[in-house]
Amino acid sequence: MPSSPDYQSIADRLHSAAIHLLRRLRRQDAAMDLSPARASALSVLVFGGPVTIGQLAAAEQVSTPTITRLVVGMERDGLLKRRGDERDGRVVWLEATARGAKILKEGRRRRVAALAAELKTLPPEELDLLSRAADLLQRLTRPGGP
Amino acid sequence: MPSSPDYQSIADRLHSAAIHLLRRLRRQDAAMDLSPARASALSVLVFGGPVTIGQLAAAEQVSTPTITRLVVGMERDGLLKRRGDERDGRVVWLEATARGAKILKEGRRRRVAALAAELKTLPPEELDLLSRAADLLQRLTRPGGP
DNA sequence: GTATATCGTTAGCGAGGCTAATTATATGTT
DNA sequence: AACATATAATTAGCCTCGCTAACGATATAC
Repeated sequence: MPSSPDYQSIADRLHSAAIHLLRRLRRQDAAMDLSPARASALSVLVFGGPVTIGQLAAAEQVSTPTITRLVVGMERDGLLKRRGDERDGRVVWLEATARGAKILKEGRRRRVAALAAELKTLPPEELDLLSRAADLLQRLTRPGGP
Repeated sequence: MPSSPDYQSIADRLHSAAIHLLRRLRRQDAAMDLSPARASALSVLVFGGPVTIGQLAAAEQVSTPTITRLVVGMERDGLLKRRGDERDGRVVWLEATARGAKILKEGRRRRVAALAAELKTLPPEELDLLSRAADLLQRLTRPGGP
């Protein structure tokens, strides 16, 4: 263990590992009936509760016109529904439909299953290492922090 | 430590952590003069040496027409150069230019620096944990395996 | 030498990114 | 109350990047 930890090197390897991990899991999405943009937006709705157009745009780091169009298509396809705010007539609330939530979770399940299968090749102590690293990263990247 | 490790749960948290990590780092890319598609393709060239059109398409998990068009634009902008194969007239080899490599590395540097800054809030033992997890994930997701 | 296979390109379509301008509603000022 | 300003979402129009289908051009097999 280095006396002065090499943040740069760790960051670089974490970054690279995350990229390769997701690239590998993305192959599972071919079987899924959701485009990447829709899947990502839907996950915000399913796991983050109802949000407004603006909040979804911020979460997805895209512009509001992009979200508006995405939402129009997704509503047409029964993946989410819109609801006006009672106090503020400008605001539109978005919520996943049961069908949308189901489709999203099915896609996630496929990805997670693929990763879980690879994890089975690892010895218990390495699994434990990954488990703790995952929790640590969650804390690190969640707003609010530890 | 559980007697029977919960692969599913670990996979789920790893998957989620990777998504949130990359989503967070992506904010750094606004300052970069490279689209995501170009950045990803360029990284294959810079870190993976010269490849053919078909190999790049496979690496990026997109069709060859998509790569052809990407390459046309990137060559026009001086990010890479094409070279024919000496034996096989059908094959086109791709190589990053010095300028392309520089721009890519600058973008990566920005991302990695942002992550490194966040790592500085962690105690040494957690850094060590992440370091080992990153290496482990690399082994897991690299073709050929451990 | 002709057929078949492979590699890349061309053509044309749709989804999803953007900015600028517009509409509708809230809010703040006089 | 009336007017100006701010804010939320939409519309319009453009560009990149994903795809499939069809087409050279070159290699390879018979």
